[in-house]
Amino acid sequence: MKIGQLARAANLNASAIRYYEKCGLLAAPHRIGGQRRYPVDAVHRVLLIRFASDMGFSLSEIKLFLSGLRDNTPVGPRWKKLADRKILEIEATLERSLRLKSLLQHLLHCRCTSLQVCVERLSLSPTLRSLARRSK
Amino acid sequence: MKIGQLARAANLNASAIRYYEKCGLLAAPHRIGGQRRYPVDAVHRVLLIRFASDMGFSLSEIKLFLSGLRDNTPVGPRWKKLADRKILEIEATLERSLRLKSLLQHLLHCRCTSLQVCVERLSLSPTLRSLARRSK
DNA sequence: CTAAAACTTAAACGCAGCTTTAAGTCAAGA
DNA sequence: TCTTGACTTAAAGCTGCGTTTAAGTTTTAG
Repeated sequence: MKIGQLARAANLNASAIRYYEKCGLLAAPHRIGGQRRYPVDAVHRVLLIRFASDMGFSLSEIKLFLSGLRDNTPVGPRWKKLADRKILEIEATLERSLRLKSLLQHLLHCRCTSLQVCVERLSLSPTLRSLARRSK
Repeated sequence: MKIGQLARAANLNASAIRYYEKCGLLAAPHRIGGQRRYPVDAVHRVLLIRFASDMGFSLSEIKLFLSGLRDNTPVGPRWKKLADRKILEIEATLERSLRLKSLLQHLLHCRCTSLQVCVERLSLSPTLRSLARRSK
């Protein structure tokens, strides 16, 4: 299987596959005439990488996830630490999104006509102050 | 008020303030001896920019938000269109985060020991397929 | 055999939102 | 007056995740 076929099968760009290889997510396949030839199950691996990426994991996290995938322990326990951390991150995102949504809905009813008044009201809002404190 | 004081007051880097000016978020202030001098209410404006940025708006969105802030219409209605769109975005984020969380929790109980088995199970999961279809 | 499609590489580019650097100018205290 | 710290600029650098480009090689269809 050449890189272009793999790319079409996984619905991404061939250059992305080379990039994954460079990042250590994919092993360098054997070559014929300098061109990469992949085994059929490379599709699975690439799809798994895409899944994880779509799930919000960085490529270096995915590299950790995939490392040692062939040893005999089940996948779940090995992923536990990373997955637990990610779940916490997601919960933080959830909480933040909820706050921002209610904040925006609140702002939609704002009747301020000047910057000062608006900001003063913002500054007095406990919700906003707690959001402000979260800023980097 | 010099740029350093403004920066400390708004708890960010002076270079960020110059960057905001370059992006059109802050008007160029008058200068003394080549140095920027800001009116006191510049702090409010910078804080408002930080708020909006922390809320997940891009600088170009914020520019739109702030444009015409001095005319006589209330702030709320002017922001309505952008805010409505942002709320939709946030809701999409919320939905996605919830899906990913339950997906991860599911994966934590995965007992697969090989990549093929794991991916095959993933591929059979309706949840995962719907997630996959969302990928760019 | 030839033309076109697919492959190869390294390196540059793109995004956003800044930060850092380099080299120089200005301001304020002792 | 001198020193130090704060300011000025333009341009480069950073992060992550690729995409694009340029120039060249290999494979494949006709």
